[in-house]
Amino acid sequence: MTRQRSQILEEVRSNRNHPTADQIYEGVRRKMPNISMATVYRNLEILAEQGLIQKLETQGKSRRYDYNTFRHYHVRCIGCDEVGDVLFHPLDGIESKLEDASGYEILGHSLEFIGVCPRCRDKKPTATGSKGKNQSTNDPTN
Amino acid sequence: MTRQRSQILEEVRSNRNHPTADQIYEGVRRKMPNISMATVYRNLEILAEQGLIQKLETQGKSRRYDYNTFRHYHVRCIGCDEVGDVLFHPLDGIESKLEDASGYEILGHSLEFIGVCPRCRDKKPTATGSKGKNQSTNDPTN
DNA sequence: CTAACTGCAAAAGCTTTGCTTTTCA
DNA sequence: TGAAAAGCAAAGCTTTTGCAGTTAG
Repeated sequence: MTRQRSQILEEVRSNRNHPTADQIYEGVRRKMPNISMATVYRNLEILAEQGLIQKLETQGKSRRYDYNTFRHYHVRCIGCDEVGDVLFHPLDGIESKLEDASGYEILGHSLEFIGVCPRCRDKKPTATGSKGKNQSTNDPTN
Repeated sequence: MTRQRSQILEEVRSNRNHPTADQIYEGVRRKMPNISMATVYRNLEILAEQGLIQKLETQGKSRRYDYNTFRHYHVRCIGCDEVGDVLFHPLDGIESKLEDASGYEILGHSLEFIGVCPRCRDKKPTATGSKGKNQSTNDPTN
């Protein structure tokens, strides 16, 4: 456990917003200005393997990491791509309920909710009902 | 509707394997050797906007496209990343059943199953039960 | 002392964009 | 003829990798 690795772990644990590798990098860089992105990626991988953090496979462009290693679901904002937690008990056993149209052996599932975060809801009054491709407003600080 | 666009549409409709942009590109290239990747991407976007095909946001590295525009779920092979259909009636209304831990306005969900496709199952006898990170065998033709 | 790890830079994938030329209604 | 689209090349972003120097047990 090197200084870098424990700083990275600390950063993930203190950032409760499901940070991306880049956000973690920026956070750690405030304390270790010379750390490199490669070190961040490599350590996130190792920490996830060790079960100290959770690697999230969400649908945004960037992977995200979670201090919370319990199985739970997330909601992603279509406006700013931020990710939040939802309280919903895992759909255990759902795999056995489906008919297999393809011959696959089903091992598990991943469920992600889509929504609008509080900040983005305040920006765009009733985002619902538009027809354009309105998912590109990526900066909630506008 | 240019020649290119209709060839791309035709390719998606004839390839029932949820092809990636690259696979579509290769398919169309057999008939139009000069078509470019940019044209493929731009047209897939347009065709999806028009509702003629469906853009799938799966978790693999590449986006996929589906001739079937009805809402349905998919299963992705952890071995080769191929995507198949599963027969499972959509979880409509699931959004209202969850407690919101984050203040998000929930709009929808996306559900993806993880599994092993028939070809990969034949390659690795009982893939279940291993402890390593065994997801990297990406070529089912080995 | 040896194995693991860091930092840097470069590369790898996938997707998008700028620009000029071509096509089509 | 004018708007939309094609083709090419380059750039953008995220993530991974090779390598030489450094660190830690």
